[in-house]
Amino acid sequence: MQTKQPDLTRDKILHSAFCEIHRQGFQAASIANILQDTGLTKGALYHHFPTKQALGLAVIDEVISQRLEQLVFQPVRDSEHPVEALLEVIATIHKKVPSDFVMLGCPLNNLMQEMSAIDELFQKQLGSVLGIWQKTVEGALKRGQQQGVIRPEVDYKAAALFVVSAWEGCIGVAKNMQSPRAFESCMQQLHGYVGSLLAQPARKGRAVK
Amino acid sequence: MQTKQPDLTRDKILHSAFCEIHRQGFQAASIANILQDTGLTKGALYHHFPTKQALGLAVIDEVISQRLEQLVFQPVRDSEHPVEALLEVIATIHKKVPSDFVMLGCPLNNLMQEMSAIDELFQKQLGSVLGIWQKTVEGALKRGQQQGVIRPEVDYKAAALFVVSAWEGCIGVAKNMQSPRAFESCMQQLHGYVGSLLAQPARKGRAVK
DNA sequence: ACAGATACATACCGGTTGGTATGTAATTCC
DNA sequence: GGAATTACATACCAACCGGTATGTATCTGT
Repeated sequence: MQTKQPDLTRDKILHSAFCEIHRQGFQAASIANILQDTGLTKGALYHHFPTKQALGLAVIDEVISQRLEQLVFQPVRDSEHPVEALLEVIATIHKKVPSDFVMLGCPLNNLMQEMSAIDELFQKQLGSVLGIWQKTVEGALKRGQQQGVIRPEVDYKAAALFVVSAWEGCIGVAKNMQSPRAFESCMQQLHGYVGSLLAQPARKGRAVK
Repeated sequence: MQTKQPDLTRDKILHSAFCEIHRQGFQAASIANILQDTGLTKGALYHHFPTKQALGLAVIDEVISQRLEQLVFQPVRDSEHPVEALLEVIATIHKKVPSDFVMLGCPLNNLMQEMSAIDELFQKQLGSVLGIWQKTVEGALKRGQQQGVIRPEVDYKAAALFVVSAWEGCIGVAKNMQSPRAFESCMQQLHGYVGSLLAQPARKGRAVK
């Protein structure tokens, strides 16, 4: 058995940094806290990541983007009925996510609001994840249109952008209210919006359960 | 002429703090920067505000809430046709606001994402402003229902919460994309959502221009 | 087995942070 | 007009920040 496992310690740092950043934000995230949490030292951390910024960027595309990928992007992308899959995800997301994701907010949204305006690298990195999200919804709506599920006159690009925006907005407001119920109610309205894009209006509570 | 004008210097501090917080966020906002910007010293600042937190809270309810009040709340509340007024505000907000409000984000939303989870006083203060916003939209939809403009089966409370959430979401995403155009497109979709609550669907581009 | 590289630990540093104690000039009140 | 209060300015502080230089143990390639 080895005493030094570089990949494992790297992951430990990434996960701990993710939690610290999720709780405090990036700028307020303390390297010292991460070290205390992991039991490591500065030597270890700065061996794996040259700067705090690099650590933050790594958290974005190795932790945050992966979670979104498997929680939201994949189910929608891999489905044969993408619009239904999207509605399903919107309707059930509040159950699939730990409640502190409402209390602490969406990690992606938190970082976007904090960093986009003051750090170009963060802005681009976050923007690429957001872009994937947007493209995923866009693809779902487009395919839905081809399948005749979505009304043909819908501007699917604009609608996709709005879906993602409103989604993040719902988490953000629910975070301030510290209310998972508000989040659920809000997402239900978003569900209704997507439903209003359908060619044949959904019956009440159709895809909700 | 007086050389010392306490109210005036207090306002100068508030305004400068507002800008600094808007640009950097609250935690990263530097007291030193505010002093440099105003030309004052620590003695002055800490004479008017006991702590940085108190300054931040004062900025919320003396600067941020006032701006929202006159930009959004009042026009909707004072109108005899509140739903039309709401649609008007949604459709034209991107023109009435300096473009750096898209680049830097909504001051209220920025602070909510940053502070709600880590400071209870901030959360409550921000929540009260958000609550006014919500109640304003709620009142508009309710009155619209009474006037027969909004369909009777609409859950106006849930819809109001969603409108505010999506609104903030639109600014937030546009901020990351650094794109006023995205903001405009996004708000147009929100406009469409509110339009979908109308008893008689609006003609294309009706209230848009 | 030995050399070089990797993976850490320890100790230290300059700069910045919010906050305070003290001093002083201007204003207000009686 | 003098005393008290208000409105500032100056100087200072401990704590914390991210980052680095250096040392050492472990691992790997040959």
